[in-house]
Amino acid sequence: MSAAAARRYWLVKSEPDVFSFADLCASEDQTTYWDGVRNYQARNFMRDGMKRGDLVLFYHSSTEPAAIVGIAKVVREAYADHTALDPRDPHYDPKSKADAPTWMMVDVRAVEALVNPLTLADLRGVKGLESMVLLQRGSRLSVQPVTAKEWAIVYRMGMKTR
DNA sequence: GCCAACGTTGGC
DNA sequence: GCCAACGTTGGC
Repeated sequence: MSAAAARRYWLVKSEPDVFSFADLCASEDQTTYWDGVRNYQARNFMRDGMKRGDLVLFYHSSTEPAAIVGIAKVVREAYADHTALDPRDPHYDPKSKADAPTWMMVDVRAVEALVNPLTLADLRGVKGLESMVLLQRGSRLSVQPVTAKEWAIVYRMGMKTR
């Protein structure tokens, strides 16, 4: 065994009207920078947890139906979110400075779409997903960890052909 | 559109 | 350091 850390798993939320999984697939190299995270807990997961090669569930929020729709992977680890430094950007944060950025982003690349998008209704009640952060009452975290066990269950459900 | 839940701000 | 007020998220 190498000393390399085990791959970790994550879930990110995006409103599809703003940026959808299809938008990611249509991006150059199917890759984009994940800007606009303005929550400390979510930032810490990106900054401290996300490593190259980690896999990410792509979740569409505030849409009907809200669902996990695809899989992406981390291709660049955390670096400064430049949109926080731009006064004209809607995500501008005057507290963030170029020499000491408050907010970070990573780069993610699309891997594949789920054969079956998985709505919250699909996921609720599934054995093994009881503790999934996404399903917790009042959960609003836009970047959240997923356990290997949860990942395996979601992947199996999402890729099962009918 | 409603509203519960949550995170942040700011007065004290 | 407490906590009320406020703004935002996001399911429904």
